[in-house]
Amino acid sequence: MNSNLLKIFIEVANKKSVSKAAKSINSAQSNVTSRIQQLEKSLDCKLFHRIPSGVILTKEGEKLYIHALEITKRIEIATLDMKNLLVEQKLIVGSTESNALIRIVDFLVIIHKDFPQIQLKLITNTTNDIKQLLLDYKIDIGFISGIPDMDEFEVLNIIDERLVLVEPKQIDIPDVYISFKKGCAYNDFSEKFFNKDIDKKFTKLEFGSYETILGCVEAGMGKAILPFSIIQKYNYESRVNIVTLPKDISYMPTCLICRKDNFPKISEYLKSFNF
Amino acid sequence: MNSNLLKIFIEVANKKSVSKAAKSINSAQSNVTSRIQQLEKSLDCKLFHRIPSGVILTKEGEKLYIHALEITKRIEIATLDMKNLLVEQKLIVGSTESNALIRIVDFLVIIHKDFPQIQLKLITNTTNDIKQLLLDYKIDIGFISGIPDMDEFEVLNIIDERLVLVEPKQIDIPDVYISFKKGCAYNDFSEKFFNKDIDKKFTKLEFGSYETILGCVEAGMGKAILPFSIIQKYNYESRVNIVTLPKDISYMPTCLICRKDNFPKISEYLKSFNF
DNA sequence: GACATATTATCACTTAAAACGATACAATGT
DNA sequence: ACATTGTATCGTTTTAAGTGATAATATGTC
Repeated sequence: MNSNLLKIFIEVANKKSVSKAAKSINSAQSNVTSRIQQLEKSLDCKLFHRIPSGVILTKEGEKLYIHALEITKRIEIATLDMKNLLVEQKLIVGSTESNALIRIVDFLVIIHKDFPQIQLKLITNTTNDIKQLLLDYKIDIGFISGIPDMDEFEVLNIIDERLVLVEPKQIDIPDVYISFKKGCAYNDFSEKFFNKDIDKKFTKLEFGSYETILGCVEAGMGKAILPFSIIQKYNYESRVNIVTLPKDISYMPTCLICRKDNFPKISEYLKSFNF
Repeated sequence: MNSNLLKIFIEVANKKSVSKAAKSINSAQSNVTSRIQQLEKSLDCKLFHRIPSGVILTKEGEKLYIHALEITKRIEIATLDMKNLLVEQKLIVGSTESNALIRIVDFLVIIHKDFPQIQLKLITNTTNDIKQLLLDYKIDIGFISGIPDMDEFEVLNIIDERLVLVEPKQIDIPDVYISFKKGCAYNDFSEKFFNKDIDKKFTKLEFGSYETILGCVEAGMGKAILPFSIIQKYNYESRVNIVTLPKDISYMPTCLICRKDNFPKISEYLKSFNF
């Protein structure tokens, strides 16, 4: 086992596809297949289940994935450290409110541990405003909801996230939906979702915090659409009814992005960050 | 930079010699030279000072060495973990008293952190007895003073250590030397050292703890020969006079060894342990 | 059911990297 | 002066990584 093989392995695991990974690292598909087989042989275990639409990590693959991220991360840190690229750097991070609530603290703590030299700053805002701040070079990296549409951005990391419909446990549910303040990507989604039936008219309520929304749903005020991790975060899994939505409409990943012409020095590190 | 290069780099740094490292990893000297040059070029810095007797790490080399040990260690842990070699393992560690005092706690703590599955046991004894316990398969690995002479042993790690002569700060020093209890490698050395002059007859005192010995030297009872790290450990550097001895006689490394036919599963990990 | 389009696996082949062996050159100790 | 021990260099060999075409298989679409 060596770190080059691990890098390829990580890319395949991230893309859930040998051919997509091959493209992304500018290599032939056959070569990536060979490297994965080499890794599997040397570790004497299967790392991926092969399915028609690609590959998915086995239980043992998941185990290696954790190790592999840690190892490649440290190689990246070492390289940057040796090239003295870590001194006196500033990193301004933008984030949506929901992401800030769920995982920004862990993220910042680990970055600070790995790069004590880097000065960190955090700005929270809506997805659209985060994008604008990136375009204006006001922030270096940003967490947004959904895949970015503009060509100026590069996706450094994707965090899978599923939206679910949250309902009170009672039987009579009023025709009310509750959503986060305007500009939030989940708000746009809720609006479309609840207005798709012309027959039924929903009343809309807006609140400024996810915990309030969940509390109101529990109290029977109405329904809401939220990322599943928010419900986990506030321990509402057993206090409300959770309705899973079709995969094609509910998949709303959080992306860590930057401008293509303004890569942070630790971009490779961010690519291998394990959220 | 990749982990294969780092492994070669570590071996060169440890052996302080390109040719010795090449031998130890069964490679041609020219190849090791090339790999080091490759690493230096890719990081854009000199990693070693070339001196006639070998090489020594530059300041930047020292920096990389820390990173490199961490990275190779984690690759080793990952490999063992993937091969499921870590479950339910016992590791019985033997150590000299002096080593136990100085560095065994840190050693055991880090091992436990990296391998929480492994059950650890510690036995302290003299160098000769540690060797015998290894031969009898009573312990798995052992810290001993000096390079082992027998062919049954494999050296996993060497910790450089220098013996120094410790004297009271007063002017009239009695012809007395103080040493640790019998069987200790430093005791044997002290005996030879203080009896090399036939004219002068030294009185010998034996104590059971290094701190007592240092206290007695400070109080002016006599001289002693001890490893420098013990003096550092107990903060006696400014309380006694320290006389450095010729390199050829004072070099007394601590070796971490095991039986060649009883390698612990984490032997590769131990080889890259940074004491 | 036929067909286009995904996917991974396998093959012979090419290219690039690593390793080798001989040799040069410098310093040190006898 | 000379053997010894060290690293660096150079041309060659060997090994590993990567390529490109093709096969095999599943999944939708017409």
